[in-house]
Amino acid sequence: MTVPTGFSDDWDPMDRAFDPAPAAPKTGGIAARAMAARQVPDYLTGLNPEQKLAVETIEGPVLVLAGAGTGKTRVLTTRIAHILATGAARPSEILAVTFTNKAAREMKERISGFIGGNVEGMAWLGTFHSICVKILRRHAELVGLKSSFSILDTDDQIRLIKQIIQAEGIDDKRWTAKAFAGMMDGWKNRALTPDQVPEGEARAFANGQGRKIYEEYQDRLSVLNAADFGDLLLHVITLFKSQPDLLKDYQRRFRYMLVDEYQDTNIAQYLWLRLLAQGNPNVCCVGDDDQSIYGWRGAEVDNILRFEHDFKGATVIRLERNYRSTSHILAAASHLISHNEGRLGKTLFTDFHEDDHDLVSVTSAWDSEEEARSIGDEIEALQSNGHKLNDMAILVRASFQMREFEDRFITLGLNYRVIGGPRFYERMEIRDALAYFRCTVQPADDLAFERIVNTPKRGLGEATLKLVHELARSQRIPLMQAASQLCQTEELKPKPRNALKEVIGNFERWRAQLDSLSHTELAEIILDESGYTEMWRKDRSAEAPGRLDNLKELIRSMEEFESLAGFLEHISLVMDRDSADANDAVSIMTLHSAKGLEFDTVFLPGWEEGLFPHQRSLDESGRAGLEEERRLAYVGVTRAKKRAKIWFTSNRRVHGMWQSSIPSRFLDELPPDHVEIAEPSSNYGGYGGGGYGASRFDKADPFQSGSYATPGWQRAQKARQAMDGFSEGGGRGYQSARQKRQGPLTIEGELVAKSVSDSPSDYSLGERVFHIKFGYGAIKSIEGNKLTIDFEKAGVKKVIDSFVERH
DNA sequence: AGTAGTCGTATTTTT
DNA sequence: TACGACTACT
Repeated sequence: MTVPTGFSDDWDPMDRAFDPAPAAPKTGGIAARAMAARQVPDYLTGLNPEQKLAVETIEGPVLVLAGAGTGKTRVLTTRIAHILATGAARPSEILAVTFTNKAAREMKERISGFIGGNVEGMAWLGTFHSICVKILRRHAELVGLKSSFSILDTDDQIRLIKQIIQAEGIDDKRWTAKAFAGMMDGWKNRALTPDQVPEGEARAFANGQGRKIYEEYQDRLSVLNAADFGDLLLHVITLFKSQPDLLKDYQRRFRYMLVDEYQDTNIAQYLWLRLLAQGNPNVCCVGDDDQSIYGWRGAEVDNILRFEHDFKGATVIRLERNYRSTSHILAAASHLISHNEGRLGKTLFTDFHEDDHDLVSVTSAWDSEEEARSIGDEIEALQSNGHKLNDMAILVRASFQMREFEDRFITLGLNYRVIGGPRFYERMEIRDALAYFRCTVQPADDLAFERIVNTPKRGLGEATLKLVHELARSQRIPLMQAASQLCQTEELKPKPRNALKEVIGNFERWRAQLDSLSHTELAEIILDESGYTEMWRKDRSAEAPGRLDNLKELIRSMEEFESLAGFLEHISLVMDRDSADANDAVSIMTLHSAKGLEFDTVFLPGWEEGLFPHQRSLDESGRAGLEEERRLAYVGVTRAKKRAKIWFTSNRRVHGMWQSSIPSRFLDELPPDHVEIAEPSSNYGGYGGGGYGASRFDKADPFQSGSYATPGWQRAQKARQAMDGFSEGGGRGYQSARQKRQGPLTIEGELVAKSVSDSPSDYSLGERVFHIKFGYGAIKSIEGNKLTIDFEKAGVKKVIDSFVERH
């Protein structure tokens, strides 16, 4: 194999080691077996005609529209097996992209079933982000990073933005870092670099400072040698666009490309794919426009709707045979989703018809407590009929709904598990520990450094950190380095200085041990010597023991990695904790996290206007929002294999206030023939607003009149008008905020300008200078940027030049 | 430096 | 209502 230009010889060492040579298949290999058989290879048996077509059409662009439960993953994995078996490509020449690590993992497992465990050869099977990191590590310099760059999580990101907003003298209450992060996320999802952000949008933040903040943020990232999640894709796109030769190499390399959940791709991901697909057209995208539920985080349903247009000569294959649900469930789901416009259109069908299949049920409850009680009752009833709790799930629209169920199930002693709660890596102690590791591996990781300098408490308060920050800023060096310089002088009081010295010394020592000790040993040493474990051991709070356990768990989970750096990379990309619970338990989760799963019985509570469809979705995105909510409903219903049970309440507590609620419009969009109105299990349901009327669910349904005469819509319009008025007059508020901070900022600006131009120190011996703390003095000696000064009042001190002014 | 009290806000979530 | 974040006080 020829090594493509631009790649060093470390380019995929896996190639030779793991790829079966296509020309001479090994005995027992799948290709060999397939060839020997000279008939339909066994991996193709059991596929329906459409699935088979989707597997075998490997040349040219293919769009597989795979409805819920139509064997999507099977097609995807079999297709890969087919490409390998026919010798069309080697494992390392296939690019297979998923959205979640879970999906990637599942795919790997299933493929290993086909190709006998050698999935390691599938070097390019992974999430968009992990594949981008892989590419980026190789060519980091070309986008201004070092290959050791670290990946920021949302928390770091927000902290960084906040610093920038504050440094700009912008009111960080009015313009929150979180809001900006969301905005910037939107830009990155659309692959917009700071200069490409549309003027109007850039102006929408902090009265025209949006672009500037974005620019500064990116500058800071490159100084920090870090990238956020959006950058991973964005940098690779920049790379591909600016390095045609490099792009060609990748185009040549990826002979077959597969994308899972195509309806969830954003514009950046689409562009990324397009660049690669320019080289060869063997792109296969699998998805379902009806299951697009991530529009709010940048997914473009348009990508899938436009596929045929974007990839000329595309074959479109529809998978409509459903292997999951009963005909009633499918009919209900299909009828519901048919109310959406702008679909590619699929009609699911099944051969699964039996007389005793349950209809989709709709039940009313007085309030959420009764809802939880009656669902609990049903679960217990099913359980006593021999149904497993594992086969049941409660899917809610918003996570606050979960609590009511948890409360009820605790009272009943019913086992449950909540899917998608706070994740392992998000816990404070894990993040702290990781920050220690990050600082060891990457001394320039300022955000990590900041996080733990004073954790556990070392008496390094605001004042000390401010000095470190000032120095780091003026010299454009990492905090760690600034701190180290500061320690060599007498800028700091002895106590903080010694504390700081110790921290830095620790990190230096640990760094030196990186190669000599195993990374797990070192990790333990770090947590011990830093006093971090000690801190939790002394902590008498209820959570402390659990936190120590988590830390142990963290160390244990490091074992399967080769190095600390490798582990950190994994952790920043792979954020899921897969705690496979062996116990029988009902799952409680949001509709969003239910996508891709299936259960015999699915409970769908909270089908009320305002909650589902969610008011905010309607307010913010109007029609498109409503359609996405409807798709969410579709996803919910299609998770059910045998029983789908919908609930709505007449009263619900919203922000602590009781509000009467109206049944969801989605209920009226279900086909009456497949739905039964079930009696609530307890006897005081149906009182008040819960009665059934003309629209089967509610007589006084204002939503039936005009589609957007809804209260929410009107509220949305008012809000928008208010916004418009505000942003026009908002300039004044901004001005005053800016003026207020002008003073200190200018001083800072002078300081920065001075120290940069003066570096290395151009003070001369004997010069008279002023220090803000020590007063006037004369320079006695100079080493680099460190000055020894004889102060008139404070005596002889060693200080850094940027802290003094000429006098 | 730690705590109490106040204020504001309040979907969906992966990487 | 309820929680988290930030302030101000001790």
